[in-house]
Amino acid sequence: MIHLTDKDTKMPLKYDENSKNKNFSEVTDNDDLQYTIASSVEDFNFNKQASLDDLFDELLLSNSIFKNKEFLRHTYTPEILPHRKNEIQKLASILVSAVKGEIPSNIFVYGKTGTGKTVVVKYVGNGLVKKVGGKAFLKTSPTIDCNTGLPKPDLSANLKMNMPITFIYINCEVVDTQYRLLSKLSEYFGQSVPLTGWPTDKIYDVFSQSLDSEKKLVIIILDEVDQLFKKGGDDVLYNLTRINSDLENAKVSIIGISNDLKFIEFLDPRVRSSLGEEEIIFPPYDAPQLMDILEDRSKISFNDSVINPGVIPLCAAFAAQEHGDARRALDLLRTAGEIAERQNAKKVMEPHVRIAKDRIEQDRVSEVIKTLPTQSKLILYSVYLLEKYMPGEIITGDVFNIYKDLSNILKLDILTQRRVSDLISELDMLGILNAKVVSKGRYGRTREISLGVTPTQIKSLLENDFKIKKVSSYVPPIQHKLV
DNA sequence: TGTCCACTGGAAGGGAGGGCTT
DNA sequence: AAGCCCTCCCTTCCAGTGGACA
Repeated sequence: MIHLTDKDTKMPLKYDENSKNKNFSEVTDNDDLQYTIASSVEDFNFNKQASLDDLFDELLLSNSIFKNKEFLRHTYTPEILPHRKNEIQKLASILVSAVKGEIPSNIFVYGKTGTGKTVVVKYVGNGLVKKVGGKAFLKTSPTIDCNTGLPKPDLSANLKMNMPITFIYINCEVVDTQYRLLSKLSEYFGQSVPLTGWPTDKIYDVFSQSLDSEKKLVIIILDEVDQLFKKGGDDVLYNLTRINSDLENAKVSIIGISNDLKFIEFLDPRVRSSLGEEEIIFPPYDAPQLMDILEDRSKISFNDSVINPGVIPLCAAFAAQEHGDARRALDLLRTAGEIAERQNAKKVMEPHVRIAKDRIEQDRVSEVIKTLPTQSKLILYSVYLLEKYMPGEIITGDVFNIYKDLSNILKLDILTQRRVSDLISELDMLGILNAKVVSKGRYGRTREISLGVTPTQIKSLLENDFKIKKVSSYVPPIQHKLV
């Protein structure tokens, strides 16, 4: 019998090599614990592997928690979307005009992250294409039969009508300029357009000609459409919403999806009235609704009776705190399952969910910090140094002074204070810094800045960067503090 | 009540880099 | 090769901000 403590849950576990099921189990008062050989399940598992081959065998044969993890990913479109009946009906009632051969109104879809906007639009889009015939460039996973685990056959070819529909899904977080959008759209109609180099009006001509080559209805879904506006203004939206007047055969309808309701207020009034001909608002899910969603998905993703009763309510409660984000709830449940599986646990328990919550947040933060450009890292490191050596209020001017020193030491170009101010705003938006604009009367208007993550995390992540490492012994001089 | 401070944030534009056309 | 275009990152300029202080 071997005794150890799980590193994450701090639970005492035992391992009996002579038992049939070579699994870890909780310690009881009757257990006679003779040895303590490892500090964690991972350490133990690693130490006792005779070879990599054995390791894979062990992992494959281990008692699996999951039936099919893929059903817990947000890219999966389920057959039934719980608590979105009204939104589906409203969207379908607008798009039904396409079945009659008419052009559907442009639609603006608004809702917070993880409220099911994208999945509902893709779901209705797929349904419409199946009904009318046409193509769907929606990048969804194929509908999978829950019993067989195989993709369901696509019956759309059987229902062709006069005006075929092409559904195109574009994520404007990636395709965020007029040029990129038009070049991406042209690609869908078989035109190859260089990544850069052409004048925009030329791409527009190529796109509209390829689009108009045959009679069809094209429904373009612009997800995160606010990103397109932020970068390229409303020119591209204006052109797209007016394109029908340039077309003879094809017709275009736009569905704009955004989680920023205010963005539409900044649009040109003509674009606003055109894009928002119809509006659908997706309310956030509450905790019971999230529980229903998780229950449905867990039935097809996990093996029977592997989820402790408190796990799903806890995932739902955590996600409900974050404006009812179903994506977050699914991520939590999947990660909790993965942690349980890695620990060779027989069940997913509440502590696994809590660990999953911390791990997801830590992973997000470390990924963001690691990929920051050097200048932003230096600004972040300046805030860290100020918090460490000069506790008290930190304002933009303080950060700029330390940043200049660090840049000088590293022989890097020094950005202007204006630019540094923008980078501080970006770090604030990422949640790495907290920056609040405050007025200090005759002492001016500035930002009060603090770290948004723990100093330990900042230190360990930034001091791993070979450039930042060179200034890790720097101590800010007292005169760099303005207040 | 007017002045002042230390910025913020919008706008315009420079210039480097990458790519296309002629 | 020259000219043109787009994108990105950055600078420069400047009006605006709002609370403390004289």
